[in-house]
Amino acid sequence: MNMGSKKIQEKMIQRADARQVSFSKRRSGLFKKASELCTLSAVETALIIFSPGGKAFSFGHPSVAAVIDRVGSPVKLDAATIREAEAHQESVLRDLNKQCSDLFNQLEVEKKRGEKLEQMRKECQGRCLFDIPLNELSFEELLIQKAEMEELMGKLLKHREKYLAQPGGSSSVDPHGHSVGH
Amino acid sequence: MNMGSKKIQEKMIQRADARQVSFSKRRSGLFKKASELCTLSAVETALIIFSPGGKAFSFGHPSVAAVIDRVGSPVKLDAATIREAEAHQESVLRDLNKQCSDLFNQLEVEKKRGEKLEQMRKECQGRCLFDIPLNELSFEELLIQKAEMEELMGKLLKHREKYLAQPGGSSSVDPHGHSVGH
DNA sequence: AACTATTTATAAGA
DNA sequence: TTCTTATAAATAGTT
Repeated sequence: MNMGSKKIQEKMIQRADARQVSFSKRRSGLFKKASELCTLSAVETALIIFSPGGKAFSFGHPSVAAVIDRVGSPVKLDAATIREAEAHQESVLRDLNKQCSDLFNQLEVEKKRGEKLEQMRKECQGRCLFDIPLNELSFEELLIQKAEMEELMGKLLKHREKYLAQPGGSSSVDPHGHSVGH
Repeated sequence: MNMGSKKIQEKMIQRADARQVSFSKRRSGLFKKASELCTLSAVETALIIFSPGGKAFSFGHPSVAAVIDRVGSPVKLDAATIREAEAHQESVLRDLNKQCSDLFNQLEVEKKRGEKLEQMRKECQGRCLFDIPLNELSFEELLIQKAEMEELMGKLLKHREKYLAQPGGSSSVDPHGHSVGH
């Protein structure tokens, strides 16, 4: 049985790999919290983190530069500002992807139900011994719709992989994408 | 019995007093998280928050200034590069939104077909004069699924409006800061 | 500020 | 890396 989280430590995590994993998770959590604070309380926030590897991660609302400017330190448009924008965009993407993922799951369910309905209808027709008109609705059409939808999902997946994997080459973005595999 | 916390909202807290309380709690939580991140992962961090009242709160390890300085020096990108990056991100967003929009339309179609199928099935049953078992599939379940899907789409639409409408702006207030040093 | 019912974050494990 | 799960931590509404 896994042990879940232990009580938090007050010292640096010794094992480098565990430290890296913790850093990623906590950095992402921190950005999320900062973002929530901005939204819920309508405040301006800037957050900059330098990883052990020397990479800068930042979050800012309305922007890192704007907040720092307010404090008085002159910071021009630089890599951190870009990263901030990317991080923000990434969080938007993450949300959107989550929505799409959920949407996709719902679609799957709906499609399965459609298939069951189709089968039931066929059985029903068989038993009826009637020549029942199919109304305007053709099941071929339904199948075509499904195929189109699947194609669309394929495109969506490709898009996501493409863009989530290469947020500007700057690793300031933590991909939290949800798999839409099936 | 008190109600404990509800699920977090995605919008600004309306009541001013509740917003202020939430701000205080979350600000302190954020500082704590930032501090833990510094300790556990041995990274450098700067965090600045402007309260609605224009008061600045900050946390920095080893100091806000040190981290900001570190950001200020490296790779300065020219405005054109930044615009390009922003344009790229925007196009990504546009694409994703387009995908979701298409997906939504497909869903609408699928739902209508589902409804037609349901009706056909009912008619079929009526004609058959048989007592046909409904298999495992309950139409109530189907309706519930649809309702959930509609709710989901509502959320998705809100998200899209929110992010597409927000080009991000900045306001300026007089800077007054007190450091919550580390 | 203190209290809890809940929600959220996260350390390990898989 | 991503997902799962047990547990720790944060926090919204109350008092």
